[in-house]
Amino acid sequence: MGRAPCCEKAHTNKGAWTKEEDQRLIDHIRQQGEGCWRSLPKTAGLLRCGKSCRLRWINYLRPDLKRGNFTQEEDELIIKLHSLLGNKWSLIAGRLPGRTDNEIKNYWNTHIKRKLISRGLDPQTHRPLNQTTTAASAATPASRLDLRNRSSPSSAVFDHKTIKNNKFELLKHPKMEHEYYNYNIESEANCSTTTGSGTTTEEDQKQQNKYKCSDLNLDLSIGLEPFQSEPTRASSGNSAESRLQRIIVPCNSNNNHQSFGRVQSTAAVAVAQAVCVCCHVGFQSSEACSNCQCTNNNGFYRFHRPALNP
DNA sequence: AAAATCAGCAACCGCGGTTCG
DNA sequence: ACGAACCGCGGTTGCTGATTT
Repeated sequence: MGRAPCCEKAHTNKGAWTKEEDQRLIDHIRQQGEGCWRSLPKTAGLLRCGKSCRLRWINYLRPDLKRGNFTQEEDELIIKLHSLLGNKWSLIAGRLPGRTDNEIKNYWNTHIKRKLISRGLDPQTHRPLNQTTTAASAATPASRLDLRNRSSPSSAVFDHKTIKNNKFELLKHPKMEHEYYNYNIESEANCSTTTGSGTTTEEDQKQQNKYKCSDLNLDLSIGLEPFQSEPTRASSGNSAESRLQRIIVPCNSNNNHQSFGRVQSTAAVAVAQAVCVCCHVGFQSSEACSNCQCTNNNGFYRFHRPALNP
């Protein structure tokens, strides 16, 4: 009963891929297309399991991957999407054409986490660290807050190389036992990261508000009118994903319908009514948003649907 | 110059939901 | 209807090159 196994585990290679294996995989997918990872290794003549082939293709060999450094705008987009979606890397990747979930996850763990900590923000909650050390971090295992135990405690918070290259200033927080670096983001648009001195609850609240990006409506339940009147498939749930799909679709209209995997169909349905993600989070002037046809109406960007199949 | 440490990232592992026989 | 395998995802590990001591 049941299916036959996809491959003989005993005769599959593991570890790093060789150039020959890569080429075989590329050639096979060029000829046959993606799909049916179960049978792919056999037909492509690879001694790998289908799962490994899929991973290699998606994360490394796909021709539409960018494979360059992340731009400042991508950084901020990832941060903002993470604040909305949490560790839903595939969803975040779906909104960053050319980037994979694995790549974004790695980048988050190695760069952005540290950047947020340097700004005095908790990477998981996106709230000021001094507000989350009691509640949030108590619920979050230390290993998830960072950092691999091979890292020294100092590097977990302060990367001196980064500090030198960027604009940090050494500060002493009245509530923190140790000094910390404040990341000066004068050169960065949109987000205020004043770190602070609040001591009372009310002041903490005010302080917290300073961390919120002024142009980002984090409360996605505050819908734009069209969504209330014309529910789509994507709007049926109340998950972060469905809420996001209700409002945000990727920009770069030329390849929208090809690049966004699972959410493609719902995004396509919603696209007529949605605001492009770049405009929604404040990058409407960015290069990534060059094809955008959104218009600004009293601060709300409205998406104009391009032809999906020109 | 050598050893130790760190940073980055590709690849693996395990889980949950889905599909297939 | 059932159970095994597939698929996709998030978390983790281990290798390698760079940097520091």
